Amino acid sequence: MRYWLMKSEPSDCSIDDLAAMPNQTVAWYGVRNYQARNFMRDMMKVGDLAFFYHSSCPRPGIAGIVCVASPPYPDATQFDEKSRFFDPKSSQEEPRWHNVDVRLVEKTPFVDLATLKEQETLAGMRVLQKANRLSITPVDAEEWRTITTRLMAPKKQP
DNA sequence: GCCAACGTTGGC
DNA sequence: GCCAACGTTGGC
Repeated sequence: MRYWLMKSEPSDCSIDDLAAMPNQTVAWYGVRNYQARNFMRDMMKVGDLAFFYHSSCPRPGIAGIVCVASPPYPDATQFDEKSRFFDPKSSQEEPRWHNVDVRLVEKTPFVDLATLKEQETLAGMRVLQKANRLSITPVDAEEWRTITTRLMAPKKQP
């Protein structure tokens, strides 16, 4: 199984929004980047775990853990003319974009971006690289362990 | 709101 | 197939 980090703008879907969803599950629609799509379409397996990351917000960082809850399937919004994710170049016969469903595993103590950057062992994380814009990135087992065991231990909030 | 970095597009 | 222009991302 693999580990991932998936970005979401909390104004769009926050960890609390996810917690309020039926089955605490949401379709990860709207990805329009081929690399990120390929991760979902070709690499993700049901049961993979991912950090749920809040981006483009006052306090970016990891807000929880989710799991991959479905195989990949065509992203419905690419066919919807009213959606901001509508893609006129896609077709039902040959859908261009795919997504998986994601289910909340747990809301964790918040690990903000500044804290992630402080960890020497995390210096190689994709999401910490300069100008990284990929909304889905692989996380290796060592990085996962560092974050979950060292940074997510309950502690007082700053 | 700024800006750097990057992906995509489209003319040639 | 190159590459300039453009749009988007995302931290600050």
